This record gives sequence, structure tokens and C-alpha cells, in this order.
Amino acid sequence: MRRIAHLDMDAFYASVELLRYPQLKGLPVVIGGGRRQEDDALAAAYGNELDRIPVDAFPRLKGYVGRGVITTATYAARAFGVGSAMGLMKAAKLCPDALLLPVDFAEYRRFSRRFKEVITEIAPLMEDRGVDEVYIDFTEVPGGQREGGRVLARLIQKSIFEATGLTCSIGVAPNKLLAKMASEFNKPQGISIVYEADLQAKIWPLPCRKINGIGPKADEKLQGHGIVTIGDLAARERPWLIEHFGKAYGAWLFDAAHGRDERPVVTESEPVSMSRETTFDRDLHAVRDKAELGAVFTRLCEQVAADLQRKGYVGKTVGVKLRFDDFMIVTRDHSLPAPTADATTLRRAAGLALKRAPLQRRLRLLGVRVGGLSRADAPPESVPAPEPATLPLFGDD
DNA sequence: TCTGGGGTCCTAGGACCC
DNA sequence: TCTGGGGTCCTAGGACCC
Repeated sequence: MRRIAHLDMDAFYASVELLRYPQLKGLPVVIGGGRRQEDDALAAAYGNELDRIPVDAFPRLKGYVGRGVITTATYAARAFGVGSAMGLMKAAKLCPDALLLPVDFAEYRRFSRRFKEVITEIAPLMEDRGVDEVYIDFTEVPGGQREGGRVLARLIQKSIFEATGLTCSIGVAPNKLLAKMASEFNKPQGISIVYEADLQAKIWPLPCRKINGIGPKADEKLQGHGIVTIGDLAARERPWLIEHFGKAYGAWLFDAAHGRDERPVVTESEPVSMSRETTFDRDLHAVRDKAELGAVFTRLCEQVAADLQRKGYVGKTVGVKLRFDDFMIVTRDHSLPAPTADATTLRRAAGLALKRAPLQRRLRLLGVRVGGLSRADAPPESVPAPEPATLPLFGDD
């Protein structure tokens, strides 16, 4: 019997910050925006003894001006109704006294690497799902089946806490789909064990949105058909779901509602694309702000090129992404004859793609993406040689 | 109070080839 | 004048996730 775990770090970014600023424990804190310099200045003012900075010296959400969003909120802040992806301006209304800390991805990545190392030393089959989440295959780990996986989950929780001071929640189930749902059951610091036989009692009463893969759009459509819980979904016939949601998605919905998921835990994967994008402080006009836009555009290309080079990839398809003041998104692609990681080549291709985009409205966001990746050290895919000077004949097959 | 940045996968039409 | 069917690549958009 397969036993799969899903591990989710508790309020990860915020918890990492609380390690540096233990004086903020228990207080409403949100991570987001970007005032790195103020933060550094604050630290310097206290001789970089971060834990000695008085609480009152930290910036508050009140009076925040800008387009930032919350990436993580402490549980104390969540009690005020603020949460991930919420605009900081809105959060400031709900909880003006919450403390605001800037994001420090480099620091979170360091802690991410450390907790994942702890896991793979105990259970080597681990799938990375971002900085703060992983799936772990318990099936073949010695003791991985004891109490449905609870014993091993406890060991992993304890080992991560000892190595990092961070807490996490773990769900163990027959597959990834159910494990992902289970890890949410007892947050924070929770462990939940789900068996196949628990489907009706533990899964079916949940709203459909709890299924990883049912988002706001699909949920709205399901509700339009009177389907609110996973149990409602499971009650529908497979052909009915296929008829209304398409062949692939309909069949997947049916399987998901019945707790069926055969996806393996994948330990390695190759990137498909790399991108950089930026939201401007104010919406920019293609003509009036041409110089500023051009400079940002070039910088984005240089950043993507640097990312590709650092990680050892080249890409064939260059794309631009525009978000207008009305939030509509437009993308344009341009494929190159040969893959590259050269900033100038990328900039030229991105420029050709951008030329084909409508530029009437003001721009809120500009992005550059490179897809069709291959390893830079891989033998170059042979570019098709020019055809010999013979006429193509019909019916060559 | 307007809503970040970095990804993956799917669909669908058209080009082009055999 | 009407008659095929794959397969793959390219492009654009969209849903979804962390």
C-alpha cells in the first residue's frame, strides 16, 4: 500500500522572520512590500543585534502606500482577516497596527534548503513543490507504514524543528491528492492520517475548492450546477462531468472526488521556462514613458539572461507579457532559429514580439519569458539544413 | 483598498510536412 | 469540384498553484 505525505511549513516566511525577531512572537506581522533599505537601516541602528530592536521601532501597516501584496501573515495577523495575496493597502485598513516586514527571498531559500535536507536524510523520495512545500513517499521508508505514517511524520517534524526552529504540518494518505488535503486539517504543527476508508467521512463534506486543481473559475461553475461539496461532486456520473467540463478535466474531477490519484512522487524535473516581470509604481504610457519602459525592458531581458546562464540553460522561445491598467493580460511570443541565453539576442527577439502587441492602454506590468529550454551543455539540436535545390514532390510518403 | 512574482499545464487554431 | 489524415511546431490565452 502506498503511503504519501504532504508537508507544508507553517506561515513559512513569517516564521523565518520571527527567528530573527523573536520579540515579535505572538504579534500580528505581515510579510510583503519592499522596504529593504529601511529595514537594513533599522538593523544597523541597533548594531545588527536584531533581537534587541524594540517592537515600537518596526514599521506598521498603517499609512502604507503602494502596490504590494501580503505574501505571508502570522496567525495573529490572520485573526484580523488579512491573508496571502491581499493588497497591503487593504490589509492596512483591517489591521493598521500589524507590523510590516519586507520579503527576503534569499533567507527563505536558505531555510528551504535546510529543511529539505533534513527530510531527504530520513526519506529520500521527496518532490519539491516550491520553497515551503514537499511531497514525500513514505511507502518504502523503514517504519513509514507504522500508524499509517504518523510515527515517521512525527520524526520529520521533530527533526526539522531541531535543525531550523521551524514548525510544519504533515498529512499522510494513500496518494498526493489526499495527502495535500490532509496536511491542512490540523494546521499549524499538525499531523493528519487519512486512509482510503475515510473518504466519505473526512473528504466528502469539504468544499470542492479544497481539491488542489479546482480554482475559483471551476468552483463557480460547479456551484452553478449545485455542486458545493466534494461529496456533491462524487455523486455526479462520470459522463455528466465529461459533458460539462470536457474530456480531460471532467474525468479528472470524477477521479479526484473519489480520492483516486496515481501520480508518483517525482524527485527530479527540468525547468520549462524562466521569466522576470515587474509591476510599475504607476501605470506607464507606451509613448510618453518610452525611455523608462525601454530601460526596464532591457533590464528584464538581462535578468532572464543571467538566470539562464547561472542555471546553465538556453531557450528558444522569447515572450513578452503586458498587463494593462484594466488588468487585462496580453502575451506575444517570438521563436528563435537556435536557443540562446544571450541578453542582446533575447532583447532583440523580445522587441520583435513586443512590436506585435497592442499599446493603446497604459501599462501596469511588463514581463519577459524564455521557454523551450534545453541545457546549455547539451549538444545543439541540429538546425535543419537548407533544402537541396530540388522541387518538393507531392506524395513523398 | 484595487489586486506581486515565478511557475506549470491545457486548449485551440493554423502552418507545414509526409 | 470535392476529396484524407496524421504529427509537430508555433502562437495566444487562460486556469491554476506556491
